[in-house]
Amino acid sequence: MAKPSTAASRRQAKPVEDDRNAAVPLEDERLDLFKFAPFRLNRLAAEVSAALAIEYRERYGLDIPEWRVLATLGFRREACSAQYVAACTRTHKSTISRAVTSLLERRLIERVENAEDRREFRLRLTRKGKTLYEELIPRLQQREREIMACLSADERKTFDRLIGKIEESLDLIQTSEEADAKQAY
Amino acid sequence: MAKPSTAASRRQAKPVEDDRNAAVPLEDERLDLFKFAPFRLNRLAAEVSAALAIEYRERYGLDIPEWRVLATLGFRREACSAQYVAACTRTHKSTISRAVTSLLERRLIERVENAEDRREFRLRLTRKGKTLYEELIPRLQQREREIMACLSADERKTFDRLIGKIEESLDLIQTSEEADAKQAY
DNA sequence: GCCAGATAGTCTCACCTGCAACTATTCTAA
DNA sequence: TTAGAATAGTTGCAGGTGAGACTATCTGGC
Repeated sequence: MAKPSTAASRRQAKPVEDDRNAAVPLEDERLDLFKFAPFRLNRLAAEVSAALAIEYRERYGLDIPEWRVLATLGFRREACSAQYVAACTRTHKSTISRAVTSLLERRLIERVENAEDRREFRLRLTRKGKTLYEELIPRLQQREREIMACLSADERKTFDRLIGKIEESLDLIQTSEEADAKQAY
Repeated sequence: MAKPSTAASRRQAKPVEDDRNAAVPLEDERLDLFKFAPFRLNRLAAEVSAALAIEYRERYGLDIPEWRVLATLGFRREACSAQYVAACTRTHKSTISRAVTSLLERRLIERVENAEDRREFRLRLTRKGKTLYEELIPRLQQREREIMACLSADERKTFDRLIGKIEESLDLIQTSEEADAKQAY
């Protein structure tokens, strides 16, 4: 593996071409991706997702949208609309629609017409879906615990709080209750 | 908007069908997506990405892989291989390959043959690419600051530290130096 | 009651991305 | 030296996903 020069020559190149570009605060208006929060968040989320996907994909043949539908229906024990699921999980309605179709075919969920509004359907887990849900949840929680085990209890709490603050400032917080208010069900 | 019952009836349904399933710690083996770290991380990352994408997509017609290539080349002022960029950014090599092709066409980067290993090419920013990079970076940093402004300086530090710990435990930490060691350049 | 605009859900289209095959080149070990 | 394994980079293919059109239905104002 030829490795003629890396750290050694890192400072060597004075960027001569940039001198005329006086508008730019010259040199070191640079950005280290590894210290850039958006990049780190993306990478971290992807990695964590991949760790969990082993559970629901490998084991149960679910993809992320399908899992999100199940998770939403499993948590709220009442039937709710596809629209509600989409709003809750911040997933595009066409994606949810496809996930719903697939879960219906696998008889993991069922849907009933809503007599009050015949545009929409109420979705809920079937017995089979509930069984799967209740089997899957502890596994995922276990994974989550493993991933977060590197933090102390205090740190986990702090982490949750900080994430919460960022979510809030991004107007990302949409609890079930708020979604209720907006989307009914 | 009819909202007949939500929180009120949430506790109503005793899941009678599940009683036979004695293996499962009955009732409330449920999971609130909104409190589930993997889901929150995913959602947060997506939201933050979307906020930044406005800068590099709308303004400069770059997509994420293209931006990652630019960011990597801009940070390390030396030329490096596509493979190196892929490893650094944890992006699939075919994705990087396409981004490189597109950036070459736009003359934002250029590539030179590596006489020592003619399988690979060294990539670096062109003058035009540098100008774009130096224009873009402050904008993105500004966005990052805006997003993180909801945290105090101390909180930001803590947040970084905690993210770092999780990354580390996921074996996600790959600093430029480590990538150097592994991938040369 | 009726029409315009909103809404739920489906579907098509275009795009993006990962996988895996492929080429060219380099490395390793006999 | 040379065959086989490994590596850099490209490309075809298939699957997933968002945008937006479309249908059916509902709502609100006149």
